[in-house]
Amino acid sequence: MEFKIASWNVNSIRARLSLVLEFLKERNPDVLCIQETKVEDKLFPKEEFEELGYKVAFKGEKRFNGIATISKHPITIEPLEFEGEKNQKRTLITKINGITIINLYFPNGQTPESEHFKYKIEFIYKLKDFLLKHYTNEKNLIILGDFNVAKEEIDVYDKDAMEGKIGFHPKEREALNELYEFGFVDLFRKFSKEKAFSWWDYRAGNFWKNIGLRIDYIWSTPELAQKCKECFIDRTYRKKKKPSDHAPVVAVFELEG
DNA sequence: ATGGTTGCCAAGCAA
Repeated sequence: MEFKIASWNVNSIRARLSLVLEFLKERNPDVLCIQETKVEDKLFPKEEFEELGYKVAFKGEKRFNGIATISKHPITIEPLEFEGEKNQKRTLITKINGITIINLYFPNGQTPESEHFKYKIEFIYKLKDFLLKHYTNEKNLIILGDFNVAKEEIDVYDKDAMEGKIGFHPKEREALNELYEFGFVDLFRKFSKEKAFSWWDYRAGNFWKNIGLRIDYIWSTPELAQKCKECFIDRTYRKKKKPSDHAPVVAVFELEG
């Protein structure tokens, strides 16, 4: 069977509801992992997704952060929670079709000098420890979401302009690559060596100038990666009216059964 | 790019 999974930082699920529903109708993914829902659980618009035949799992708070995983297939919410996010709602671990899917919204970090940055670096290293403790790369595991770090030079519009800046600071890249060493495959890079971005600042028309970063990822364990037939960034939804500043990333697998 | 935009929620913070 074909299994299509997408990741999208929507920058408020309520502000983006009609665009997200449009995406679901047009692209028809089996699973969509959403970041930055920016809504507490009692106000999450779950009925709108259920009407399209999706099941919904979400974890949010007022104003900031928040993630949601929606799926056409049954969702099991893993009792295991990641402690490294402290009390912020940034991670949601589910199992769908026998695949563990970890939906992640990494801290932004603000500036390399700030306390937020320390929290970001800690978050990444603690996440690696957490994965090593509870999972192995032999299992069917996907981690995906807004990682808020560009992994390589090719993932930024201008490596000199970005040097030492938030999202491309050596300490974040080191942490991210350390996380990658768990044994993941960056599915977008499995198919493309081209420069491509998943986020463009709202300001100064950066999208139209293609000044962006690739900070949204779908990473899977190797065996699953072999079954991945396609992975791309869907820029269509960054061009629309009232877009998120991120575009969805989509991966398509061919699974047995 | 030493500016610029968006969202939440009604000022200022986070991104």
